[in-house]
Amino acid sequence: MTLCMTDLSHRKTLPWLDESLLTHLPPFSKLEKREIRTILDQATSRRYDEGVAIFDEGAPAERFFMLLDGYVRVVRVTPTGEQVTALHIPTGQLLGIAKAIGREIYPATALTATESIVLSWPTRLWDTFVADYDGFATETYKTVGDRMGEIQNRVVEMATQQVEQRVANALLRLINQTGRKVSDGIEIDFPITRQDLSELTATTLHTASRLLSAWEKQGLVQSKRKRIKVLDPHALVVISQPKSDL
Amino acid sequence: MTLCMTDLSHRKTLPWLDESLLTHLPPFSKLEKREIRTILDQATSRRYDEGVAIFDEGAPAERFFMLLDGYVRVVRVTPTGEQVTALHIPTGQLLGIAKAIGREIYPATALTATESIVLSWPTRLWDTFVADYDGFATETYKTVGDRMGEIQNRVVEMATQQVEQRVANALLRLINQTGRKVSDGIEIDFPITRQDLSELTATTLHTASRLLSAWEKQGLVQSKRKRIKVLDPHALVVISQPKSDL
DNA sequence: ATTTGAATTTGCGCCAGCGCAAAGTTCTCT
DNA sequence: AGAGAACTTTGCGCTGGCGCAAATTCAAAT
Repeated sequence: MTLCMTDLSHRKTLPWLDESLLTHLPPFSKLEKREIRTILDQATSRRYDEGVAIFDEGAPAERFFMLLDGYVRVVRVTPTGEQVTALHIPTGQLLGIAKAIGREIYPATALTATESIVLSWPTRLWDTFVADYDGFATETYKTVGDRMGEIQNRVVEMATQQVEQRVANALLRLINQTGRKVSDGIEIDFPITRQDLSELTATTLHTASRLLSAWEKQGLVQSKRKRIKVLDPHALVVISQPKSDL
Repeated sequence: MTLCMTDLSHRKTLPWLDESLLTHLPPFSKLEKREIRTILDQATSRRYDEGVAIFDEGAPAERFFMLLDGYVRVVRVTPTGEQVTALHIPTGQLLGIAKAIGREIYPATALTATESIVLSWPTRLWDTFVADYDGFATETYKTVGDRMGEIQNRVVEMATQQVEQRVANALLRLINQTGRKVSDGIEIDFPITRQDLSELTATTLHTASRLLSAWEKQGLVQSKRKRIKVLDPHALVVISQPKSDL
């Protein structure tokens, strides 16, 4: 999860951003080294602590971002203060790309799930990027499409599945997207509380906790505070399936 | 709801598509008459009966569409056969624009909610449209953004609100987007069954029916088979609000 | 006019999962 | 080391709304 760190963490703008930071990330992968240099020279780099907002829902979309390291949760807050997690963004993806969907303000809040390193550019450069850089637009719209698909899946899930299945699905998605193989299973690569999991699956902290406890007793998962490790993904897949019989 | 009809309905390709069909629709509104002529000359026009599929989830996205008249429901079907309605598309919007989100296949099924008139173009023209026509890309991405926002709102609603509130919200959204003022209220401008309403709000046909019956007794709505008329929108707004007290 | 099928209404019982409450555990900070 | 905060677990009762079933109404088709 750590990519090129050391003493970068304490400065707001990092003078020596290496081209290799971006060359392997889809929106930039088709570009010349020279172009990437230009892009990096215009970028601001910044480190965020765990659990802080990169941008807030409703704020003017003055910048757009590339997550170089860490994980981000995109959440929406209801008038009554409840949080709903829309999606998770893994390392290497763009975020805050309101401009890509014709918005002037951010449609949701981005919270770091871990300590994170983020590049950003002023939104006025967006059109330049789209016009000048081969593949940038295409890849960006693909990202938008993927996220839209993911959210739509959430709608379908929430409309048709039981809580137990939704939580199982959420865990499977998390280990697929951000899982880290360890000796005896796959661990979700960032701190996640029962509360977080419940906000992701439209249930309560309590129900999520009960489910995890039950699964732990059955040996499917293993979890500490803020950490969840899946030991038996297949069993979870079975649970996540709507029960045909009975 | 009817815009320029008469004898168009029985032919597959309509020879005399007038430029005025498109001039007032956002994606084309910035264009010269000459450009619109070109666009129309490449288009295929077609009429669809009520309740038929314009395209199917998972099929190759060979064409993209402009809904000239009618209403379309975008639905997804689960492995177990349940339908979930993702959104409604009103007259004057593009649909099937998989290309705009980097997809090669349609991510959902489009069903006509009424008899509809639809223009379509082969997907290979998409890049041409984006490149050549001023404002087309911008407006399209705005549409994508709006739809994404709508779906996200659905997630938040489903995660935080009671069935009663969700159904009230769905009705309010429907009369806002596709309502037709009548003498004593606002009527939803296309046939919609209790089943449809339940698929839109993630509940059952039965619960939706009960709610409508109750509201009808209170004089808030009035409904016949497949038709719903809202008499007292404000009362619905009150219901749609999370109850703060108690 | 009759049939047929789709759409709707309504009653009844039940249970998944929420709300509340309280206690236990693990981290962090001083 | 101790205090406090954050996170987690677990028990218990209750209820919103689903599942099932049956009756009714409405519309289109022959």
